[in-house]
Amino acid sequence: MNENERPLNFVEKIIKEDLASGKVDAIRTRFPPEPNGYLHIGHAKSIWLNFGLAQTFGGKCNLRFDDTNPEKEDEEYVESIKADVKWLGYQWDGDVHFTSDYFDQLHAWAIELIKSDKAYVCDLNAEQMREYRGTLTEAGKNSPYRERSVEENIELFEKMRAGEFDEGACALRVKLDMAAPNMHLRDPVIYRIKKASHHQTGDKWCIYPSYDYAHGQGDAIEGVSHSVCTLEFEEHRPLYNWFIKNVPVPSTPHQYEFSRLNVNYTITSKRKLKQLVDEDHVDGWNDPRMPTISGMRRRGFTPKAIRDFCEMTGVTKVKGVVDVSMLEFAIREDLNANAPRAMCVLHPLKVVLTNYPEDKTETMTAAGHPQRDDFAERSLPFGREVWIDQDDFREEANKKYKRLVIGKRVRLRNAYVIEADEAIKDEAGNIIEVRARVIENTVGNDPEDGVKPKGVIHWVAAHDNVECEVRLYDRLFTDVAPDAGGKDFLESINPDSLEILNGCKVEAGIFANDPDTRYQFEREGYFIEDSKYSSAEKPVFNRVISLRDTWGKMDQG
RNA sequence: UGGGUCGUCGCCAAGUGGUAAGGCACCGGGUUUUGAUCCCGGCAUUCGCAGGUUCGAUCCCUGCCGACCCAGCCA
Repeated sequence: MNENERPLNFVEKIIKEDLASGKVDAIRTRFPPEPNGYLHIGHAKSIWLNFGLAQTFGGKCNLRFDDTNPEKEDEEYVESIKADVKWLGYQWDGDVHFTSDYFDQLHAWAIELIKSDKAYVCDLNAEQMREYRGTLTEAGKNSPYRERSVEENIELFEKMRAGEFDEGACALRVKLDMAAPNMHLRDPVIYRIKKASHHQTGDKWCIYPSYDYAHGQGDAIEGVSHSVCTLEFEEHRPLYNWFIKNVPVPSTPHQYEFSRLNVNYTITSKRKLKQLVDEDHVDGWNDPRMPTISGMRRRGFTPKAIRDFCEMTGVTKVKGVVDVSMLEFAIREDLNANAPRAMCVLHPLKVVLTNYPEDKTETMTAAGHPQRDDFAERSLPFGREVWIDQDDFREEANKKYKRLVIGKRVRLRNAYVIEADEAIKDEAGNIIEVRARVIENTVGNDPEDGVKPKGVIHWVAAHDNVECEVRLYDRLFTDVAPDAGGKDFLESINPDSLEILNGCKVEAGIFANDPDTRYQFEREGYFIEDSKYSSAEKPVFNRVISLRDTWGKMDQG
């Protein structure tokens, strides 16, 4: 990605103009999650946008937990969210903020609203309130409690705060317009009674501010200049602005909305993701197939790849669905450039080199990366017996097949060219071993007789390797839009989304590296040790993503 | 059917009154001790539709069509 050449997106243009016109001296953004679940790819986009905007314009970005509904929230989520933001490569300005830090201020402002006759305590229950609100096409009507006196409202609100009413008995509403075409302006509730313990404030409060009342004021208190959120909040903007104008806030933030990120073949509904976890369709929130940030992290996706993907997909108000191939491209692009190479045989087939001395071994050297010399070279033990992949041998094949065939030659990557002589089979007819010969003096050279090998295959020495488990992942859903149009997403769960391979053989040298290292197992894809199951006794690798495979797509004859 | 928002290539996405960037995907070809990477080439006579203004419109005007969001004391 070249940031210098990329055209500015609409939010960046607004900021650039605001800075140029002097409307603001500096910008401050914020990422404001409610701590009620794990973050997913959609949140990654919001994090990238908010923190990225601050970075590119030399501003600051806050992390604020929008914790106005204690019933749905938990400290567990605030911790995981902080970890996810950091992993993505961002650091918030100063301390973490909580909307609950402002409960006292918000409460005081609510009293001011009552005093200026702009808010009232309404005794309508939820059902009645719905009836009075009207519908999309019909105006609502005023609550019978709308004209209570300021004194009475002050007294009632104090009783609400003191816990003298049951949940749902009444609520504080702001006096706007029950006939407004924008439903959000029909006397929205700004404080409701919830006798629940809050993860940050404990039992101090039994009334909690609503999102609409708290969000803009929180932005204003923190000095947020550009409050970026998703499209569904567009209609809340007039309300947001009304509060900024009618409450004595210390600054004037502005809200801008962009289209949330949607990726095909996946779901991001928190409820549905939770269902996958609760019903054991996946191995927890961080299952490598999950679109959660923790899942992508365990899978081996890199923060940079995710950031690049966010940038690639742009910032607009158009509601679209991005193709997963873009995400896959971003991951391959980063890993191809930065992953050290290694060899791992997934489906081992023994090859005995009959003309190679039984007691002889030698050491081959291999580049750590074919295009980079800043990667250390590897030492690969070589001997009379090596493992190759079952897919890389056929007794006979047409010209398109560039691997080992009886009577034909192939190069063992970084080692000799060999020629196959015979396939050894068991009683059932399965090939269990291949007899082949090493062609003299072909390490680093073409065969002297001029008969070049048809291709190059990877291998691991039979006498020196580490046995491991390899987990291959495919997309979790077989349907492009698993939950579109009310479809049951459980019906399109891909039964083959996880394939576990045992007895794989990997070159031993890689275990001297950081266990977080992502490798390219040449000709197979990119892999990383699984943070949950891998151990020294039994290494387990996750395939981050396969290599681009044009061969696999063509007619192989 | 009230209000809001959106409609440029299969998918993202620039763009502007002067004759459609880029990326992904896809298709060719070259290099290659990874069927990877890399390189080169192809891929919208057309910008939701229909009129209008104009020498000229994807960009301005009018009308229409389609999609999405809103009737929580969720965020």
